Order: sequence, then C-alpha cells, then structure tokens
Amino acid sequence: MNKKIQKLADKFKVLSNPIRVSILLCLLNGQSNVTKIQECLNIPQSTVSKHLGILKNAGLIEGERSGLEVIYSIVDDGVKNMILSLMAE
Amino acid sequence: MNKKIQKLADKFKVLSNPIRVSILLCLLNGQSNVTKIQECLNIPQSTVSKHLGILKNAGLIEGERSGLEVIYSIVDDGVKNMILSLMAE
DNA sequence: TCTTTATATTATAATATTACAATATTATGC
DNA sequence: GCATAATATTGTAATATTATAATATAAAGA
Repeated sequence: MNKKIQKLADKFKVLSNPIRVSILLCLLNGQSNVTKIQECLNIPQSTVSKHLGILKNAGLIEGERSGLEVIYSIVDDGVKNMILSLMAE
Repeated sequence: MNKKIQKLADKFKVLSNPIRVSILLCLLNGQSNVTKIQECLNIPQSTVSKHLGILKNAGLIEGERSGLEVIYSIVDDGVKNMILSLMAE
C-alpha cells in the first residue's frame, strides 16, 4: 500500500468522528482550555481529553499548559479552512 | 449531536480508508470498470465491490451498467479537488 | 436454456474504535 | 508535606469496520 495514500486516509480518519469535528469547531474562533471545551460539548472530561489527544497526535491542534489549564488551538490551517468551507455547504 | 456535524464526520469516514482513496485516485483520470480497478489495486473482487458500494452510497461516485460491465466515475467534484490538492502536498 | 463473464451480496472472523468510569498526573496554594 | 483543581491515562465492555471466501445476480451469446 502506498504510504502517501495511507497517510491521507489517516488524516481523514482523524476527522471522521463528530466529537473531534465539534472540538475543531469550538476552536475555530480561537483557543480554549479543556474545561470550556467540555462544557461546550457536554460530555465527560475523559472523553474530551481522549479526543484532544488524538487531534494533537495527528498534528491538527496543539496544547500549551498555563498553570493548571492546558490551552488548545488549531495548528493546521488547511484543515481549518476545509472544515469551514465544508460546514458552509 | 448536531446533524450537520454528524454528516460532515460521515463524509470524512468514507474517505478514511486507503482502498477507497485508491479507488478515487484510479478514477481521477476518468471512468473505469470494476475489473480494471481491481487489477489496479490487486485485491479480491469482493473487496473492491464492497468499497465501490460504500463510495457510491455516499454519493461520491456513480456506476452505470454497460452490458456486463459497470462503469464507475467520480460525481462529487469537491471531493475530487480535495483529494487532488491533498495528494499534491 | 446452458455457459460464461462481470459484478454484487452475504456470512463471518479478525481487528479497530468508541465511551466513560476509575485512577493517575500535574500544578498551585497553604 | 496536604488539599484542591485541571487535565491525562488506563481498563474494559460495547460497537463498528474490515477483508475475503462463498454465493448470488445480471447480462450476453450459443
């Protein structure tokens, strides 16, 4: 299997979960900490953290610790624009 | 869960499989029948047919029967361009 | 109708993903 | 040190996806 194709499919897999899409939408307008994201989505903290980890691991977001909080923001502008344009349809 | 978000995630899910991405790449240059796609990917016929069904069901491709053959082609130009630009990266 | 070719469907075992409670970590203030 | 708050990890049961062999269907020609 072609590596480039596998990588592309993996990228789509990261985006294939509604919670992860929601998190990205939460972050479209700027950065946010985990608690805010959790309140926005109204799901358990461990679930949010798990998906944040997947998004971070895929290089779509990054988290910076500030005291007790970790502030997440979108890194990949391409994905940002893709989500935006697809949501606009 | 927001319906629009679910739909978007579902769209990504269709693209999250390397065989399906490969099929779309096979079809980028034009239409093709199942046997050609199968030879291009070198995997069992039932596997190809299964994934063609998923792509068709998602509205990304369409198949037209011509005698014994079914000719598939890409319908969704947005997806076509997305794949193209992402493969170019 | 029988055969052959092309494609689709079904059945199922293997594997992957998911949600989330429970627990652990990390940082801060006392 | 201890307590508390914010976040991450682990364990696990439920569910979904996958690959592919076996079988079914559809079309064409003899």
